Amino acid sequence: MEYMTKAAASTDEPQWLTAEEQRIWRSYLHATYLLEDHMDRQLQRDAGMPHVYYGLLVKLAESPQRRLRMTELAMHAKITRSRLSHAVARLEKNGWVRREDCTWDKRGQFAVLTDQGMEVLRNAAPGHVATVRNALFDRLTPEQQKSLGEIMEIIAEGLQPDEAGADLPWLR
Amino acid sequence: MEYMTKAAASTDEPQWLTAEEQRIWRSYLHATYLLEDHMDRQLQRDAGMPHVYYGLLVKLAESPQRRLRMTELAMHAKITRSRLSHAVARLEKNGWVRREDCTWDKRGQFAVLTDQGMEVLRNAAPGHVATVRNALFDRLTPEQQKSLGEIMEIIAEGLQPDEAGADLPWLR
DNA sequence: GCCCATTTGTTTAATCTTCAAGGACAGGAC
DNA sequence: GTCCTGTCCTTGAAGATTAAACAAATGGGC
Repeated sequence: MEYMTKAAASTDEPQWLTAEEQRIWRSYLHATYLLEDHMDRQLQRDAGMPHVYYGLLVKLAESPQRRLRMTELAMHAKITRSRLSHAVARLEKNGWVRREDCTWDKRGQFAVLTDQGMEVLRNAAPGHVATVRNALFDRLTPEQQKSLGEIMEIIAEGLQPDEAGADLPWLR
Repeated sequence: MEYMTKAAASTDEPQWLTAEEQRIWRSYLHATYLLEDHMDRQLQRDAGMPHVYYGLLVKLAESPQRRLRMTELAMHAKITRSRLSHAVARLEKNGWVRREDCTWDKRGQFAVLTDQGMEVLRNAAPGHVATVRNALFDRLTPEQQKSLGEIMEIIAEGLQPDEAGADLPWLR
């Protein structure tokens, strides 16, 4: 099977990927998979949590009072509230995050980074940064770094929040 | 907390990320997350399986006799044998893949793409390609596409198979 | 006050991934 | 042949993610 390529496009055939596009796409899949895996393993080993969970602690650490409403945290981290609920349950069990009721909205909950969580973050951060450097920035020229940033912003822009119009091409 | 940035590096501080590097890294995380999520949803909706499983079917479809030894398939798809075992079990239950014993190595198993699996692939491919186009190639200039390919190859190269020397910088 | 749609966050079950362990066979040393 | 080590693949349990359903509270319209 030719997967996504096509020698010549005939009438209303899907627009397959060229050989070059396919090469790029596979490189993309391969690299992003390896890198995410690499980060996950590093953090699992050095901090005892997956990359996404680490990201949650970072968001909390950057917030005033080291606290954020669940929904806000979910939005910042771009994950669903459901996933966040599970994640915070786990982080709470580890003593790295604490929940607090919201005074003025009785439905609300704050996720609060504990001192212990802060400590874990402090210990893990250097290794994490070093890993990012090693795997990414040290290998790219300044131009490539710049280009990577631009490209990633374009991609993200096209897939934004609710993907409104993503499959409504006439609205684009 | 400043996460990964640092105004000025003092003695043997970890080499934090500059504001610009941090911006790029976050764009990368955001974009790759959104895109993978986007592909997963598209395939789950249109083909009833996650992106990784789809990739397995593709690898099989591209192989002679539409079959591959488990270990080979795992290596091609860059996943662990364990993960592959579970995945094939699921695909087998769906009737898209069949297992066959290896004649000359009684430990061995082939994963074989069934006609039904081939059919699923055939039906899903156009939508999948269109999604990739929409989300990625249609938004990038030819130069950006080229650059993306180069960058991704560099990243993958640095994280190759066993990552030998990944945290042994003196061997690099 | 009373409704009702919406928001907030959790819960359940199903699915997927990872990790550690293990069974079966292969291939070479002896 | 026996023993040993390594390879091939599976298994089971624990962790993580998703989707759908849900209770509680809010906030507006009336």
